[in-house]
Amino acid sequence: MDRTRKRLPRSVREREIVEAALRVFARHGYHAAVVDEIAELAGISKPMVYLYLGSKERLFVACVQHASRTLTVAFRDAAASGDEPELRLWRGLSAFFHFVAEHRDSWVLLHRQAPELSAAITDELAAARASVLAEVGALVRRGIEEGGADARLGAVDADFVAHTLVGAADSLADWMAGHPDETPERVALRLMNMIWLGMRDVLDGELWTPPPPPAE
Amino acid sequence: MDRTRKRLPRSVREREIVEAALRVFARHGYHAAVVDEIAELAGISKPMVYLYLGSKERLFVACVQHASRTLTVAFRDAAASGDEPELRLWRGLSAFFHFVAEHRDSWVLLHRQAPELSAAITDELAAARASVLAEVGALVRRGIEEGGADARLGAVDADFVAHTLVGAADSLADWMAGHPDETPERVALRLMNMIWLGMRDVLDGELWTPPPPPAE
Amino acid sequence: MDRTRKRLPRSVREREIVEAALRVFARHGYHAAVVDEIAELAGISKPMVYLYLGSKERLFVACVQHASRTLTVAFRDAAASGDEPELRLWRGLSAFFHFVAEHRDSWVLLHRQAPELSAAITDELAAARASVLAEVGALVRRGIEEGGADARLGAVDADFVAHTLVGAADSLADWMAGHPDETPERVALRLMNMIWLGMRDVLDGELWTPPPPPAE
Amino acid sequence: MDRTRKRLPRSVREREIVEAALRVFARHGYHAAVVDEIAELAGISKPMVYLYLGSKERLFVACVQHASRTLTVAFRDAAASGDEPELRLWRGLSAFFHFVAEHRDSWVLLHRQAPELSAAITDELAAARASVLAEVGALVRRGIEEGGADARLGAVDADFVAHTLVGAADSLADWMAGHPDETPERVALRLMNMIWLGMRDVLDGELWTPPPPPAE
DNA sequence: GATGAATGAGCGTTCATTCAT
DNA sequence: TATGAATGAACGCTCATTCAT
Repeated sequence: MDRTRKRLPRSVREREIVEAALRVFARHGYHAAVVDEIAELAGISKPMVYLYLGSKERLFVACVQHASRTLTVAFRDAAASGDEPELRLWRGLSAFFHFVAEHRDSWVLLHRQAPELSAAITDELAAARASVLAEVGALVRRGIEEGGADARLGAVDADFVAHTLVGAADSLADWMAGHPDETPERVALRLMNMIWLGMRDVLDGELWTPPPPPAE
Repeated sequence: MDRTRKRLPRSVREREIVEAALRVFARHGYHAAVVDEIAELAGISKPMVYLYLGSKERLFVACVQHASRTLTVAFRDAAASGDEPELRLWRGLSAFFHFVAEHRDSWVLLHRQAPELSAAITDELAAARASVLAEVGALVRRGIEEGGADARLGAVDADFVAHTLVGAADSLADWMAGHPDETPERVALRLMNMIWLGMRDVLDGELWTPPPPPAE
Repeated sequence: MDRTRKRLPRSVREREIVEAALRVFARHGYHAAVVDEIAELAGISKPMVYLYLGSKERLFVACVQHASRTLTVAFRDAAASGDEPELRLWRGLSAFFHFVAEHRDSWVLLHRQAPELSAAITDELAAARASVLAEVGALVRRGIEEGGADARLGAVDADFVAHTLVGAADSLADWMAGHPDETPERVALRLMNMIWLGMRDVLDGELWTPPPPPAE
Repeated sequence: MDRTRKRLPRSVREREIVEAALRVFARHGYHAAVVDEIAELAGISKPMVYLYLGSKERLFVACVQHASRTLTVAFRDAAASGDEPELRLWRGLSAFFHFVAEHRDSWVLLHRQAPELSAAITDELAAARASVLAEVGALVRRGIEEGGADARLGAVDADFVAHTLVGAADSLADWMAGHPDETPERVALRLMNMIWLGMRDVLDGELWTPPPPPAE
């Protein structure tokens, strides 16, 4: 560790600690993460961590908020420009894949924690995950509405599509790790093609249905 | 616990222990799970757990194998019967949603563990997850091939679709928890309609592409 | 430590732990006492202490209850026999001085703790101290009543005398430490002579009053 | 805290620190007291405490000396005027009860510390307590001598009476807390009546003795 | 003179694991 | 076969104390 950096102002130190913690929590999960390691990675002693963040739990919450904010902002910025919804959704998904590729730790922190953590942590994680789904869902909803398909909203409600997209994107983030030549844009494009076209078909009334079970 | 059951044959005891462990690991995650609780839930004393399974780690591996086998079998059985691929995929997805609804613990055990566990555990989890992806991928591949689209395999390779489907299904399993009126079949159907129809479109050459960036 | 004693039954171990803890708490006070030292003195490892008593605080409470019960019983037994009150009081005080001489730790534990401990501990200590005062007070009250002095009860109410006696006895327990030739009986006798005779005088109406301040 | 007061002369600052420390030590006891709290209560930063007093231990010693001096002076001043001994003793006791009522912290600091502190602290506390006993003892001794009872000094030596008085007074200070209508003077008067009259009786040869145990 | 920033060392507590029966 | 009893090794957290400014 670079122990020559000393006497940093409070706000800087705090950010450094949160960034170090993010890495450690993401790599090991909440329970297996050890505060000593976080301190060492941040280049300070353990009491500093407690002086600044108070407890392991509060430190974790700070990490979740940091990750959630960063991701939401990245997605929203990418999807904000005023084009038609499907272009914006594509931009958002591209931003998402960029994000998970470049800030893998943040995504892992948000989506790969063991269940049954403390209430404070569970609430914070749920809020962060809901925030992502809300962003995606809003974009999808606008796309559906612009498709003029209010009557069939039950068939492809935006929430369902948002879960599908986010889940698929999560899984594809792993897939990307094994395909280093793929760009986030290309992955987003392929995902768009499957989900978006499929959704359009459904909105247009083209439905696949299983054959009725043979009469017995 | 029913402490009157004693002197059970080895295989029965072992299965009971693994089932108890599965619940505890799924609820708390590997690190937060406590062997005492597993022993109590299994109705035996802690040394028995060690006598039968050797260590917490080996016990966890046994749980992963149990869950993986159960899920794979359920999926394969559902998708095995000799109909056309898309019907089999739908049956497989239905079986999957049935499985996650009824054996939530097993699915959680396989997909919600904190990262960076020991090598033995990581390997086992990776194998289990790969196994599910392989099942789905095989089905998708057959569907694509039957669609006679060998030439365009790069555009929608089965592996990509399998990741998309499994990730979406994972996320939708959560979505189902908030929509108790949905049946696994209906969810599987909606997912099929989006992914499958979209994929067919793509195979048929209908591609969505972003507009070229405006010339500057 | 005698590490050859092993596998003791639960109740025996528990008593040994409490006895060891009593010594350590009495010697160092609650905060400065270290659980490791208690464990070592009890001849076991630290986790045993927690397995049996749960926490440092609960361990302390157990010690207080043990000391309080022992002292109360010793005093009550000595003062129980059916003679006249002053004889019983003398016997009780003798028993008290015997107790503090022989179980110095217990007395110190009850009366020399730093203030502002946790509520649980404070309550337990208060109860233990009140218990001693109640024993003494009951004896004094009977003596006063037998003295037939109901009307003047305000002047020498039993509670006041009980506090006086217990406080004096506490202080004299220290004094005894510097006078090893004194027996508990002799100390009790001298204390009786001062307090009891003085009280009788007061009951008999013989009051000392300060002279009025000189007119200015 | 009034942070506008700055650059105080050394002696003033030091007294402020000691007074703050006295309160904190009295409320929590030596071990549970935290230097941060003392600094905050004194309205300065922690390094100042160390600059002025050197260490927690030296700070505590300073508090003990301060409390001891204050109490001794109060007692001596009250008991100094040239009347007969019993009047002076009564005045001294009154002053004592005034003191514990008004400077409760100081009395608690001197008499309610957990045992087995460091040698430096133990010595200082012992000295302070001895100082109080010496004051009381001197007064009692003069009273006894004036009673012309040198021959029977063994029966009621002043040291014994001093311990009795101080212990009783300590205990009665607690009793006063539950009787807010009592004045220090009245409590002192009642204590005088019991101890002093009893002592006079003893000096006059009136002794209570237990009946001989029945011949067996 | 005064302080914000920083840490070494220690304590309460827990848990996977094993021994003696 | 089965278990009550026991522990080594960590980990979260705190506090007296000291630099660097």
